[in-house]
Amino acid sequence: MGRRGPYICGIDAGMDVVAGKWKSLILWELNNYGTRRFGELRRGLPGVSEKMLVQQLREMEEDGLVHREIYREVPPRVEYSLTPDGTSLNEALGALGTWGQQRVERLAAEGILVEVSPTA
Amino acid sequence: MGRRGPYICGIDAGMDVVAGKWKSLILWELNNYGTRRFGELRRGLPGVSEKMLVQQLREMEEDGLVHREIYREVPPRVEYSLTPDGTSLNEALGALGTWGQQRVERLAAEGILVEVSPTA
DNA sequence: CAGCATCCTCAGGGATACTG
DNA sequence: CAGTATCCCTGAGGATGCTG
Repeated sequence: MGRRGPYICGIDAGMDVVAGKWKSLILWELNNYGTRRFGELRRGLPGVSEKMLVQQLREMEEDGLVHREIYREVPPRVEYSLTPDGTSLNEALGALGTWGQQRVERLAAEGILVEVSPTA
Repeated sequence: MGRRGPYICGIDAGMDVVAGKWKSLILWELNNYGTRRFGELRRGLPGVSEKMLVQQLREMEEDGLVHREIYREVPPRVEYSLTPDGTSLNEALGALGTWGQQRVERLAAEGILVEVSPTA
């Protein structure tokens, strides 16, 4: 979970909550689909391990970014979605996404960037 | 340095470059002061070790975010400043900073947040 | 299906001492 | 002053196997 302070500034506090290899991606994924099941999320995030996905989701839940809805069925179904806080955080990351996108395009044009995994 | 891809989305690419405990703070500091010497930066970032500060600055230089100007004097003087890319990245983080600031204020109001180090 | 438990690796990061 | 150079350690993150 976030360390809950002390923070040096707002960016510090914001970064604290998005840190973690998959959190910004989970935010993005949940925002795109509205609601996703655990397995869908897993397939949408190439390279996550189960453990990491559970862990990051739990932390984001503690931080009030993600809502977890459990359906007591067989087989079990659990659906994840963004809370209002999660949604606003995702919006706050929009500008960073645009910046990153432009950077990727520029680096690709210069042949510096590896767009696709070399082994793929 | 950033891993230079492959990236899943723009946010992924952006986060890649700001990751690292001190980078967003260095961005913020350099943006506020325009230009800072190594020692000033060190004092402005409570808790950084020399090693980490050098390391993060070098990576940011490689990533084209920071400019390093060396003055061959005795004693040595080195001044750091943001490149246009660094400046635009900092701007892109503005919304995240605002989000974080509001979060801090809300958590503080609820008594959840530790604003000041307990030992201080 | 959606986890939990365990074990293990490795790199991010800290502490300390030395130098041009 | 602005760094190198080392050594060390924690913990984030990965791999694998089991369960309600």
